[in-house]
Amino acid sequence: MPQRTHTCGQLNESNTDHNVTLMGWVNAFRGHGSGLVFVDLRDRDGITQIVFDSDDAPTELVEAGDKLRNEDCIRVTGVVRARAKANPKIPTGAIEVLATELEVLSKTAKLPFVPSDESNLPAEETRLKHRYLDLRRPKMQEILRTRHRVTKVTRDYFDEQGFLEIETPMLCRSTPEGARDFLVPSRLQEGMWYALPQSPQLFKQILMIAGCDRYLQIVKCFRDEDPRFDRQAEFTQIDLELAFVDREEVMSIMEGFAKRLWKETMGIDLADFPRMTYQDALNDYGIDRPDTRYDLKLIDISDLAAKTDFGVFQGALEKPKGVVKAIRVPGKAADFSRKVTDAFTKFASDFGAGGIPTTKYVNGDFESGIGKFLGSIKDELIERLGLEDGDAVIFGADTYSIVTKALGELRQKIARDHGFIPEGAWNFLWVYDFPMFEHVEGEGDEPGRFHALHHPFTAPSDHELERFLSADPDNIDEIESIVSDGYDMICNGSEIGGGSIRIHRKDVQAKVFSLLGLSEEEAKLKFSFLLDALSYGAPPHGGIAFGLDRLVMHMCATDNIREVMAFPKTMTGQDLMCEAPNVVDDDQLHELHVKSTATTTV
RNA sequence: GGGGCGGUAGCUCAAUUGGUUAGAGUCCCGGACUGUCGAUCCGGUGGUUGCGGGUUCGAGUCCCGUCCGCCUCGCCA
Repeated sequence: MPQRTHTCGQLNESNTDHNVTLMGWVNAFRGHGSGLVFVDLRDRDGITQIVFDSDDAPTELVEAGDKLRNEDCIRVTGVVRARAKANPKIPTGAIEVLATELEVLSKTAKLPFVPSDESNLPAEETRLKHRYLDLRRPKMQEILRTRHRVTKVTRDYFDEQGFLEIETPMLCRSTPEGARDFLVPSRLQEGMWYALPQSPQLFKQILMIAGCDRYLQIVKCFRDEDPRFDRQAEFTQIDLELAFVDREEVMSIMEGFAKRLWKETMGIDLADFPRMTYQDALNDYGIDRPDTRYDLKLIDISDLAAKTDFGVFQGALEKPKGVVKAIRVPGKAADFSRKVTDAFTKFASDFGAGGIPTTKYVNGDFESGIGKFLGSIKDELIERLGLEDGDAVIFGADTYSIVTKALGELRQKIARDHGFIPEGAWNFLWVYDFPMFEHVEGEGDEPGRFHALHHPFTAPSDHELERFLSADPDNIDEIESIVSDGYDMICNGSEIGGGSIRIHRKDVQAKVFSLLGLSEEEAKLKFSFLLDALSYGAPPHGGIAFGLDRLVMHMCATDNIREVMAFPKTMTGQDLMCEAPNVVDDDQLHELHVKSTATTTV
């Protein structure tokens, strides 16, 4: 079989009269009987028009061409010639290949869908079931290409920065903290189990202690939790760790990485990233990953609200940590009908808010909604919120955490639904100064406990170290006030990377474990290797992990994470193409010392 | 685990208040056609209305259960 001489995206007028061989798939065919047939041939690189013409070729060849159908895989040899009338829609539109030879490499069966018909795509379910057809689409090929470019730039950049790519195990020890583990039964060790890694966290820290200095890995991670549009149980991290660094150095190297990535994959120059403390993010945006492409800030008006007779405001302020906050929605007075604002209340109820009071500032007065309660604070409220005629205002009144969550989520919904998100904006920022711990109330008789906001290996901020070591575990407020040396990289309201300076002192690590409710014995049992390693000259170190899938989602502007994965799973964790997971033989289970307790089988 | 929307031909969809033989486009098959590029024109094949119950003279349509897909809350150190 002759080798192909070109791809389907390569040929142009300079190839005129050349004899070429192309291979690919039939993207479209336009037959005009046994005399003249056009076929668009597609491969990864593009589309080239093939013409079968009985004026210049044997009738049998033209007839064979007339039998071709969408997605047949073929080889064509022929002569390049200029078209009488060029097609400006495709890069190879000035030429065509006059076929002199045709081989059908593989005839297609009747298609479940036609991948070249972008305007008439089937349901995602069908696309996933026949992913090999779906991935033939140029759009999907472009996503795979972008994903490749990202990993290529990643390896180039970090190689230049002195990082080594080192693999860590996929079969690990289970650590029940954090997300649910995927478990793998051991055949050789009866009754014992491996876990798939949620992240290579401990291994990369140990690599630092092992003197590897700078580590990189593009690595699969596994978390057995329910998926979301931007979350899969199996996903890919760009995982990094550096020794002998402080927060500033890590952030600077990582910011350089993001800038390089955007430059090389999209030709975009990113400005220096602003920084925001966790507390400011929560106060102003109601979330720890603020979308700064638009304003709509949460503004505290508790002091003003206290002066009104509005029962909802008064009730909220009587609660412990009760607040009243407002968001100015510029120019939307006319859009916020009763139906729209009722939907806000319904939306906010998911986050525990009893209601979303609203009003409109029209003709110098507060109209509709709770406007009649605001007379006494009118001028102060207008000044505080910077109101202009035609603005709408939404309020949240409850405890700090409920108001923050509800208005934070509503802020994003309003931005999406009412056109506040500018096209083509890339707003990056760093969020830092996270609390190390948050206290969660116990359920029923259970005592409350602390929970690591990032993970239990995150170091306290330098200036907090002494305060942390001497902190009283029973003093909840004091513990919650200690700030860590963590940092998140945020892009357009999405966390694309998160990391921290790690603990490299055994005594500090031991105190974290004890605050998290791990006894010395438990800590030893679960993390003895880390504690051991920390006692043999551990260097100060820190790192970060980027979500590769989310990075590519942003770059390709896809609606969900499945679009940027070659073989994703559905919301129930199934691979519709392979039909995984599946039932296995009892023999297999027996060998693994496992017995199923499932009551239903498919 | 909770909530919402959806499932009708291979694919995308339609089907009045519960009413006769479940339609259309597309794909596929056959035919016509020498400059198309979403080719065009003519004809044809194709259905367990996701699955299982129930109500009814009669169910794609109403009710219950269940499976699947998407979205969402919880969850995701």
